[in-house]
Amino acid sequence: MGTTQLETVPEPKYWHLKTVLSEALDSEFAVGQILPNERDLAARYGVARATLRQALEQLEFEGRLQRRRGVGTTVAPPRVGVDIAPVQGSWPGAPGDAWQVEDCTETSPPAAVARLLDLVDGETVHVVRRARTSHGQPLAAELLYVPLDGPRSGADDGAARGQAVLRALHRDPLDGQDRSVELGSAGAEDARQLDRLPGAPVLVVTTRYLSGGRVAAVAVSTYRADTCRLTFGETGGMELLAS
Amino acid sequence: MGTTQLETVPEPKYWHLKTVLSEALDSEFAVGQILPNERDLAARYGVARATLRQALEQLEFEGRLQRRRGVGTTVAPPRVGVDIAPVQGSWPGAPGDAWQVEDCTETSPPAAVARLLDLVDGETVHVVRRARTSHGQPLAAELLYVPLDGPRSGADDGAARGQAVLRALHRDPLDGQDRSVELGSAGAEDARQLDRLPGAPVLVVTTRYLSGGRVAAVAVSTYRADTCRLTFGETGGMELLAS
DNA sequence: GAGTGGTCTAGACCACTCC
DNA sequence: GAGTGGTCTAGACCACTCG
Repeated sequence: MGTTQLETVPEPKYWHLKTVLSEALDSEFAVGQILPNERDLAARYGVARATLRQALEQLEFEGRLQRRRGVGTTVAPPRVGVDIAPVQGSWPGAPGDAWQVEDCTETSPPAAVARLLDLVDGETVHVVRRARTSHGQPLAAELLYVPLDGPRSGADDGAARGQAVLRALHRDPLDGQDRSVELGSAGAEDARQLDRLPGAPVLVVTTRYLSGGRVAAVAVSTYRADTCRLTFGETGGMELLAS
Repeated sequence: MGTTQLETVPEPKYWHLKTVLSEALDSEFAVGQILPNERDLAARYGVARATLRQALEQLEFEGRLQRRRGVGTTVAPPRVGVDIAPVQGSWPGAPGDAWQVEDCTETSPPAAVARLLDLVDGETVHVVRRARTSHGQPLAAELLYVPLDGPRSGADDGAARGQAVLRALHRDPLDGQDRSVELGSAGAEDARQLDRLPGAPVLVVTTRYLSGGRVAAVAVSTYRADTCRLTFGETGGMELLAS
C-alpha cells in the first residue's frame, strides 16, 4: 500500500494523553474522587511531568478537573449554571440580586473603564467590590465603577459606604444596559477572592448601565471559568428543566 | 522595621514578566508589530524560554498577543465585538443571520448534546456545520444538531443539504431559545476551521431552540477566545457607540 | 535552509495543606 | 515532616512559514 498518508498526524503527546485521561475520567472515576499524584501519573503514562501537566491543564480548562496545591487533583463536578440575564431594568443592588457588597473605595479606574465612562484623565470614581457565591463556593468577583458625587468620602467602613453608593444610583431611572463576555485571567485581587491562583482563567462580563443618555455605571464581573457556565434565561417563557 | 512582612509575596517570575511585557506593549509597540523572538526575549529578561512562554501565553489569553508558528509573535488588535443577541424569535439560517453553511452530515451526537435533545442511545440527527467570519478572519465554528426526519439522506452535497435542513426547521413555530456561554478548548476540527492549533481556548455558546414544548435543535458555537468579545445588545434602545 | 513558535525531557526547588 | 501541585531551568528536537 505504499505511502497512504504515513502518519501525517503526529498528534502531540499531551493531546493524546488528554483524550486518554478524559475517557478514564468518564469510566473509572467518580466526581470528587482524587487522582494519583502527577509524578505517578507521568510515570504510568511514560511521559515527563511537564507533559502530563499540559494535559491536566487542558482538562482543568474544560472543567473536568480541579487541582489544589498541597492537596491533589480531583474530578470536578459539572459546571454550575449561573444566570446572568438582567433583572429587567434594575440597577445593581436591587432587591433579589445575587451579589454581596464587600467594600468600597474611591480611585481612578483603569483606562478601559475610564473610556467606557467617558472620563477625563485621572478623574476618580466610587469602586464597589462585590462577591457572588453559591453553596459557600465563590463564583465571581465584581468591581462596580460609579462616577457619583453623592456619598462624600465619609470614612465609614467599606461595605456600608458601598451600599450608600448603590442607593444613590437607584434614585435615577435606568434606561437600559448592555453586556459583553470575554476571556481573561484573574488578577491578584480577584484570584484571592475567587480562591484561585493568579492567572486563572476567568470569564469577564462587562455591563454598562445607561441613564439619561449617559453611562451611569460600569460593572466588571469576573467569573471562575473552570466552574461556571453563564446562562441567559432569555426568551419565550417555558423553562425546560436541564437534566 | 524588623520584619515587616518580609516578602510574603514571592511573585512568580512569569507573573512579574507578564506585567513588564504588558506595559512595554502599551508604550513601545504598535498593533501588528512583531516582537523579538522568544529566545532573544528570554535572554533579555534573564529567564528560561519556558518561563517567558508562560508569560506570553497569559498575554495571548488576554487578547494582547498573537502567536504564529514559523512567523512570530505580534501585537494583537483589540478584540472584535461579536453580537450574539438572538434575532427575536428566529431560527438559525433566517435572513440576516451571520452564519454560512459549510456542510451537513448525519450522525449520533455527543452525549452532552443527546441529553439536551432528549434522545435515546445511538439515535442520529442531522449535523449542520456552519462558519462565521469577519473581514475574512474566521470568528467561530458551529455544529447545529437537528433531530428531523425531513430531508432524507439524499446524497446531495453537504451545503445544499444543510440548507434543506434549515428550511425544514423554519416550518415550525419557534417558541423560544436559551443560551449559555462557557470556556472550552478547540477540538481538531474546530481548530482547523478557526485557523488555530488544537487546544486553543474558545468560548462555547450553546443554544437551545424550543418548539412545541420540545428542544427542536441545539447549536454549539465555538468562538475564538483570543480575538472575540461576545456582546449582547440587550435593552432599552439607545445604542451608545463604543469608542 | 534559516528562523520561528510548539513540544518534550529530566531534574531541581518552592509554597502549600494536612497530619 | 511528608506529600501535593506550582515554578523554573537548560537543553533538545519538531513543525511550520518564508525567502
